[in-house]
Amino acid sequence: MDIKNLSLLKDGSETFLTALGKQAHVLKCEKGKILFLHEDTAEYFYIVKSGWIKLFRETLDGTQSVNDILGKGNAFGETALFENNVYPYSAEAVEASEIISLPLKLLKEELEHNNKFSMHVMRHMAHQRHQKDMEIEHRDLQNAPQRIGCFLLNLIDRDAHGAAKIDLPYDKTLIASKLGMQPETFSRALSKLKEKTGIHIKGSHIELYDPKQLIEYCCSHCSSEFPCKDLLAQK
Amino acid sequence: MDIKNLSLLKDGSETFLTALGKQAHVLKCEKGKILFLHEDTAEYFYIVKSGWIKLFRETLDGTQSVNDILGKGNAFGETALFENNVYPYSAEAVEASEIISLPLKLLKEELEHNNKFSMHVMRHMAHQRHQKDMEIEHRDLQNAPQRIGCFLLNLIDRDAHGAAKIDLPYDKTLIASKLGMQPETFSRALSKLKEKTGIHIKGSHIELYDPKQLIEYCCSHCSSEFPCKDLLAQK
DNA sequence: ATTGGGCATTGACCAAAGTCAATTCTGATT
DNA sequence: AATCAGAATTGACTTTGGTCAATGCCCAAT
Repeated sequence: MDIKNLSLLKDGSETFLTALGKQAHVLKCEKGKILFLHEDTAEYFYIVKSGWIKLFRETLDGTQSVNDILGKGNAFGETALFENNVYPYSAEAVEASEIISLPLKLLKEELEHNNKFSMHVMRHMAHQRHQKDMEIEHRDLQNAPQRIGCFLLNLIDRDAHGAAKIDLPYDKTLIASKLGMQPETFSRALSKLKEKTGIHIKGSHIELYDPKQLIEYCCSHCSSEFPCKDLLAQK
Repeated sequence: MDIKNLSLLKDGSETFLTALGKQAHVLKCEKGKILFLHEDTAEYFYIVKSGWIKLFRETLDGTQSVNDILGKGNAFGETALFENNVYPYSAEAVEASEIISLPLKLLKEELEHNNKFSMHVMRHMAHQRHQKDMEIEHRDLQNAPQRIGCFLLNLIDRDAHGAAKIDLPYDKTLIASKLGMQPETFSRALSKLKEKTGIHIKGSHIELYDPKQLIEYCCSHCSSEFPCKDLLAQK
């Protein structure tokens, strides 16, 4: 994986990317490895090279709220730059992962001097914000089976129109937490989704012979509709 | 109200602010006035001079999800700049309001040329993103009375430590929608909050003789704790 | 091939919030 | 002061999702 091709770093100057490359370190993380904790002072931002990283926060009694689950090519911890150099969440490898660490300082300097890059980063941030807005909307308007269906739709090729095959990218328990529901609820809701939309489920492998049914069932309770062009446009 | 003092436009250059001033228009809106609709092509962004503006999206059958309710000094519609010049939500005056309209084009040009301003805007965006993250966390971890309590805490002076008096800024139904619950649930949850924390309620006027009880009740189910310094720092 | 641990499922029950309908309250207007 | 419309509350009931406990299943390590 080459740093230059990452969506976040697009429009970075050559000097910047070269400097980044020199200071990059690849961390090999085991499952369960904590990269940093919420409120930790931030010196680095990170990019997922392989594996999956869970971003989360927790209350004093240890209850967790999952912010996001990031896979290959995604960056995290970079917003600490704008938030007093403090991470706004904790980060944990939920399976064996390779993570690239990069100095925030370089990112900051590039942002301060390369306007084109800044514009790109702002586009990126606006897009992420929109995604978060949609997550809240989904919790307002969609029930558990519909949220799962929407999650599945986001895993299929947006241009393909016929049948689709999906392998769940990580544990069902994790998907549940990202969607804001309990594992038991996820399990039951997935069964209900099958009943309602005729999807085929075998373990973590799911086949959609007729995505339209799924789209009808999920997107009727959303302000957008698959393939959610409004969210796609900025990618 | 002077445009220059707005949090979003801080660090804007003199030329920029002057140009903005020249092209500013004040719209007097009646309650119910729609300023723009979700997916409309965007040419202007807006600032609330007085009144309250509801940002929302809706499904085909008309069900709404409220994104935010903005009061004096808040900007909206500006992110269309980064999202293909399309508004990501609809905007409606929920009571008689004065709204300043400003050309997105000027904002774009300033962002492209004034790095200091860009940095400020990114800080602003990161802060808003963090707020949205917290809203999701609250829905994960807090029940209805706790979310209301958290809303109330955000209305009091963060430095004051003793008793506090609050006047709800807008209708309870609207607060309910912003917190993602039904008006009936809001009503019952507020009663329960009174029972649990000893707050005094009279119509839209609320007195907290002992905010600590409220803080204990609400913030124990949150990763942050009043006065939520992590969110405050970037203001 | 066997074992063991974690993930997933299922059942029974509970709690929280939503729905629908009926009042009551409040504040603006006449 | 009387009226009226919209907001708020309350009651009765339903639905959804959470909780707790038991069991089943899959896969990696032996």
